[in-house]
Amino acid sequence: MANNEELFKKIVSHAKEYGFIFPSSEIYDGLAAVYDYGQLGVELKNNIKAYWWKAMVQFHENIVGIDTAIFMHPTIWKASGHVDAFNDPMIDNKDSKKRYRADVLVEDYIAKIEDKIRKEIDKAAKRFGDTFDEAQFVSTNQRVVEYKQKIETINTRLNKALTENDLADVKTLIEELEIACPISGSRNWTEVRQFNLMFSTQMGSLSDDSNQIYLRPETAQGIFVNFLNVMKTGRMKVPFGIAQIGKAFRNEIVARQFIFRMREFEQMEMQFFVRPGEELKWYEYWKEYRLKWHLSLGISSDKYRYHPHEKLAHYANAACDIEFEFPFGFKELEGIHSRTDFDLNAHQDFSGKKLQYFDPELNESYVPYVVETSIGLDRTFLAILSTAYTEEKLEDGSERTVLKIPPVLAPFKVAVLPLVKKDGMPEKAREIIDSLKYDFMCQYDDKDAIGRRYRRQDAIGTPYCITIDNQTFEDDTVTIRERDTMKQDRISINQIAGIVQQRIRTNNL
RNA sequence: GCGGAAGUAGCUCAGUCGGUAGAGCAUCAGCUUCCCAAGCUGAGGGUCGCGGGUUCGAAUCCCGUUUUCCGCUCCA
Repeated sequence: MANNEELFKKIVSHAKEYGFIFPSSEIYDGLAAVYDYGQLGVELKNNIKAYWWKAMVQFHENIVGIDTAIFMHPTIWKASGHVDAFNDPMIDNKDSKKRYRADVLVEDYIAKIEDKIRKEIDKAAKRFGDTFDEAQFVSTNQRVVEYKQKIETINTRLNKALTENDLADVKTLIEELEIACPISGSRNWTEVRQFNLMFSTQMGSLSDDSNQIYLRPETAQGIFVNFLNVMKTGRMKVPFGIAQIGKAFRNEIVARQFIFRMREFEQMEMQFFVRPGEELKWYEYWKEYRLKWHLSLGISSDKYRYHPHEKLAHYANAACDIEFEFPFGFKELEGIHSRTDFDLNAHQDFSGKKLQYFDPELNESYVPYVVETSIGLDRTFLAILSTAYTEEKLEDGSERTVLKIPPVLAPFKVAVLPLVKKDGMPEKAREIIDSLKYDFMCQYDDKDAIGRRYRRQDAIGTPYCITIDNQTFEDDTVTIRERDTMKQDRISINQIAGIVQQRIRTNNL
């Protein structure tokens, strides 16, 4: 593991050094767990997106893509369950290091007072026997009345603080009531924090609360709320899918491990709408197909494994992850979920619109079931980068660092290099680049010795180097050098495009 | 969020007792070079993470803060 930590650090350095990934806002000290993609990173990322899109949309005639807004109607997040599931004020005890819901701590305190009232009543009941009038006792006994008042004061204050989102006052309340941690017994508390995974902001005038909107915590809902639009305008017939690539935002308490867990991240999702009852069949289909997609990139299959979910989320009736072995261990890369009709049903209820499909074969309408594939784009990026990073010792004793990125994803496909910077070679190289640049990202380099230039291309993962030499002017041939094997072939100039095209295509899907 | 460690050039790091900041690699310009980095000459690049304090003087000592890493915690 120490070795892997070392390796991971090297990968992070390499990513920065060659312009794949920079810390966000770096000249202002950075922003925690936010990263920017640099000039090479954006190429790799775009290529991953294109490769996914091709496999999902272009290769499936019953899958179409959309691109929905990040801002959505706030009620969508009530329907999806995101608002209710994550809206708790949390507080930590610094001594026991236990986390509590702040409002529950206060409610427990109130419960204790209620216990005391109960005891007073029981005592009195014993004393007065049959003649005891509980209602009268409660309203007249001074101690009980004080307890009751106290409870009411606390409740009013707590509710006011929670409604107004005044977390500081919740903390003050806990301090004033001298509530201690049940485990450590200490009153050494952190500040109260809202444990809400959704970022929110205001839209339009700020005159009332209803203008609060959220940055989407997942892209899936944008697909569900466009289900009808796409089905009708695209003349889609069940089973069919809708795909989307886009940013999502989650206010994670702990965001760490480079780009593995970020607060702003990008997802590639596909929601597949099927007949009720057929969802598990399709779940199996997509589970298999998605793993096949990963393997088509040529990365060793023992880097991947399925991880079935033991505990299913409220919306799912089957779920598993495809995990990838990152330098810090096997972690989730993609999720495949059978989401039943939970989402469409919820949106049907909240919106009042019928979200149903009329199935001509069955001659009936139903709310389709959904099978989701949801992959983290940034995580895929990290998986590719960390697997590609290789340090090699060559036969002559020298070393090279090479990014063995699958050629189809490499930022640059071809580097064109004049063997020396004279005799018309640079001009010839430019000429070749001009003929290739419509189809491939190309790079020109004439600085330093040829060997050093090959190493530079290795370091950024360029799969092919084309070199112009004297013979080029005699017979219109060049050498093509392959990144991973370092082997060279001599080919004619008009073959370059065809050969590169053929070699960067993967035919496994 | 808690605890620990760290932050000096694009990268990896050195910097002694507190005395105005260095190396290697990288980058740029030029030379050399017909095939796998570490040849030659020259150049650019640092508010020593940020703020405050102590001091005649702070990269160096003290306090705060921020970022990153490690462990714990959390993660529909």
